[in-house]
Amino acid sequence: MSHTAGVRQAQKQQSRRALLDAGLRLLEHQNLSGLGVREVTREAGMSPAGFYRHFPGLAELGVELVEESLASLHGMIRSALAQRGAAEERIDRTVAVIAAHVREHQPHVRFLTRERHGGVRAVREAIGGELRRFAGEVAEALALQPVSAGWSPEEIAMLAGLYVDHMVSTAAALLDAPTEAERRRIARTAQTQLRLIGVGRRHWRAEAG
Amino acid sequence: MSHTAGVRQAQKQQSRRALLDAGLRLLEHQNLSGLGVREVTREAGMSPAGFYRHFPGLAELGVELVEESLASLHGMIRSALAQRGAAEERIDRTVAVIAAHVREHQPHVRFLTRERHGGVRAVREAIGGELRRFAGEVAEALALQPVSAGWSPEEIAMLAGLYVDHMVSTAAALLDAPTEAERRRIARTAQTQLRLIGVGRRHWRAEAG
DNA sequence: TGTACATCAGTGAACGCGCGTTCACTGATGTAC
DNA sequence: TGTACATCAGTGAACGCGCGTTCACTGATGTAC
Repeated sequence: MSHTAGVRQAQKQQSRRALLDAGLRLLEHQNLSGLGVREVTREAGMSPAGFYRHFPGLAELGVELVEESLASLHGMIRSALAQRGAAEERIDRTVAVIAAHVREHQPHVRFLTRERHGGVRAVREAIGGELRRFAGEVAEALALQPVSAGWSPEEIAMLAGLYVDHMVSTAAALLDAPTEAERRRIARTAQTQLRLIGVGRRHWRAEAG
Repeated sequence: MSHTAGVRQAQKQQSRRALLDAGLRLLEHQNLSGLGVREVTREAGMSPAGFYRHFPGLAELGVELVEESLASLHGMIRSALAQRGAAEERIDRTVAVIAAHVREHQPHVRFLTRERHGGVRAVREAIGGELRRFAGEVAEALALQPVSAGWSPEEIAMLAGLYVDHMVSTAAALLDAPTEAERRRIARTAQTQLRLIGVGRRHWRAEAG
């Protein structure tokens, strides 16, 4: 009964984690399609054959990394959307949340931007599909805001898409930035861009269809 | 004297072209970092050793493809900026120009989006640097427009960045789109997004700093 | 124009190497009694 | 609690393979006279 019996299972889980972490580390400087089984096991301190006790192949390890990366991203988006307060503050805090996420989950975020348009179809589609789902969530949140009164679902969706694309671009730019000063500059620019979009939002109904 | 003497040279040029085209074709479905010399020469119908008569290695072939891709992109951006007329028309024609470019230079555009954040540093930096130069050109063009009166250089730059990022996102989305109907939907969305940004632009000076 | 020599793009064979994957194994962990 | 057997995560050796790169070569193109 004593289901503390999980010693073996816990050790296996630990090795699996080591493989995932090794992969993530290697993927900071190369593409998934260029990764090798021997390379990953070497980095994880395991014999090559051991890999197959955990994954059928590298594609599956990649897909698992996508799921991890998107789960943490999802949390970030939800916390950004949950904000209350004036538009200005929400913008500043949203950009801060993005910057913090990029800082704290750098390997995951790098993996996502690198494989977003990369050569492994399963991974590419997983990322693209999930980003579309995120846009859907953003749209739902936007629809609830007073400033969206009178907007059609299509208009809400195009705005959500603009926000998600902007977030992706900003995250990628932050990753590429060589210095802290540069990252601050990017964050400030992103805030201003969001403000401009906000101005457009507030005058949209008065000007468009 | 007869400098028609370029038969040999012309043949060499043709082989070089064949290698570049083979590479571009293979890169539609994989990353540069996963490409092989033998793979490219096989696709180009040449013996493996022949490759080295043209390039020291695959990275150099990659860099050459970046230059080609960016040259054609540059032409597109200039023609988009050169437009005159009402804002609405300019937006529609800009999106049409982007869509046409993606259609006609699909392999080049795919290569750029795939390697924009890919694992080969030289290529990544070449693309990033050139996109920044493009943003500079866009900024220059924006500064000349009446609606930019009173904007600081930083504000112009952030708007140019927003436009370039939006163009990149739109091009990538068009590439991923499976059907013509989907591409039309993406183009329409992009137009609406540009309109929203345009509304923000026109009210910016009245609301911001 | 014709001839004799030089150049050099492309070839085919060869090399050593690291790869992915399989296999029978071992020894720690789990289980039944 | 102790014992005897079962499980299975991880190992190390082995395999065949395609890779990148080199080399001496060949034959078409170029050049000098």
